[in-house]
Amino acid sequence: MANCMVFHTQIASVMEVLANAAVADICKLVDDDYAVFRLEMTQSQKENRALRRKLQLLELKVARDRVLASRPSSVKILDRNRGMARGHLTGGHRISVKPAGHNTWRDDQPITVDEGSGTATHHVIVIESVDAEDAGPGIKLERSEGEDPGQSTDIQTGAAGVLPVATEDPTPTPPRTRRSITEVSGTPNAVLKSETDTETLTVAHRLLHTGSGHRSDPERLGPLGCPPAPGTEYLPVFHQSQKTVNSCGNTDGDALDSGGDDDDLSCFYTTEMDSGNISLGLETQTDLSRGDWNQYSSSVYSEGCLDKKGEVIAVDDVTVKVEGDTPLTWNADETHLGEGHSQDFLDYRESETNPNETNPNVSSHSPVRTLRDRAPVSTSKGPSDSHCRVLFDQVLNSNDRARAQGGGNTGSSKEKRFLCMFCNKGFSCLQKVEIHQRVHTGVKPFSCTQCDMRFAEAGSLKRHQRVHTGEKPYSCPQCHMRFTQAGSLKRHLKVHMGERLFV
DNA sequence: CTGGGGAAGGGGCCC
DNA sequence: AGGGCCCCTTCCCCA
Repeated sequence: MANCMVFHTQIASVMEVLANAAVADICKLVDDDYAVFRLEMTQSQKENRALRRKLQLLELKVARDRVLASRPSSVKILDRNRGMARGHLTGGHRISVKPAGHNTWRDDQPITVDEGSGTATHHVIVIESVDAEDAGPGIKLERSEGEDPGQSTDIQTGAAGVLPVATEDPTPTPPRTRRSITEVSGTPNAVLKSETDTETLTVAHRLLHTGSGHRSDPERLGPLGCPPAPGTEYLPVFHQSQKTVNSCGNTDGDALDSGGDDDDLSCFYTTEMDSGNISLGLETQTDLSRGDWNQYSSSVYSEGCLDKKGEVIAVDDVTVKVEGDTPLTWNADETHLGEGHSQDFLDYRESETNPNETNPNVSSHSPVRTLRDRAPVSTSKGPSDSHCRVLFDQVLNSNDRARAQGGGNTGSSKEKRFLCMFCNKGFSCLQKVEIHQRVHTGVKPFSCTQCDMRFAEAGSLKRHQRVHTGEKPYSCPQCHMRFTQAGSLKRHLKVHMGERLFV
């Protein structure tokens, strides 16, 4: 018996030893696999970066090929007499400053600017004029990157240097003069002062950097998707500062007259490093140097986008100018868009369990909620078409009421004096323009902490996070389906109404 | 190809 | 003026 006990004890000890050994082996295998996995991940990330760089190079090459095959592009110049600047920045690779409504401009091709590594500190933009009197129809953009000549994108003008991206008005090109814009250190905003026209021009000068990568890389984001720390690829953006660009023409050509003709037809737009005029830019750099990074995270947060502020064009009778402003602080973590907001979601599941219970957090004017409050319906199966139609009409009527309260004609009550510099769309306040212009600039300052999605508006991020939280506040009263968005519910209601989405 | 849902873009209104 | 919310529209994906 005793032997049996000893035997069992020995077996137990052996089993324990074997188990420990097995665990150790498993741990070792896991560690090895993990190391291999990380190595593979690192390699994949490197490959992604390399491919991204190749893609950028290819894009640049394509753009250059276009140059060779077509006319030189023009930088769109904003001029009071010529209307508001229009243009479109796509992908953060274009700079376009254009006088809308000026037919004498040869074409409206925005210039594609590839910032390369983003370390450019010296840019020269040559503006080519259609005629002697008017501003040049096109702008050649020359760039010399003094700090990093090796990475010069060589956007030299002339037949080979200009990068035409789009042609809005590909009219034949008459002989033209040249104007140049020299950007000493790059700038998100450039104020063009045309002395020949004796008026102040404001051009949101967006020099977009492609950098060595884009923010879509998770590893480039800070923890939890926060903006990267100083010193990342965003940093070069801040080297761009606001400058005044003078149309030298006959008078102020001394600033940079190397690129112009000697006759009066030429006009030089020269950027100047004036500390008094570049409060934004200098402050930006200063703050960056101090490590006040968060303040400017917005400016550099999005792919290919330089600045977020200062593009607003306030229109008055005398001048068209860009109103610069201090950048917003865009930090997704500071938007408090987390689980704490889930309480604000409309949860009709609660309504289903207790239709009479009202949620104080629920917006009282929610059409869907109004629907449920006013017309508690049976949740039984079997859609009632007439009933659904009533519900749907209530939704629509609530919308109509909401609009009626707003005066019907949107914007009529408020003067839309803030114009988007890209599309001339008018807005009633500065903030709206800034948000809207993210459409053109691609700025998406709000990033989801749980995925790589980025949004231009906080509300979009908040809405998106329902994907992660599983919140589906909008419930169909007919079939218990729930939706994350009210629009989805509204669309779904049409199913019960028998309406076909595609007729 | 169609129906339907998920999700984002964008704009307007209200507080 | 700024922020938030609501709404419409659109794209994408899947069955």
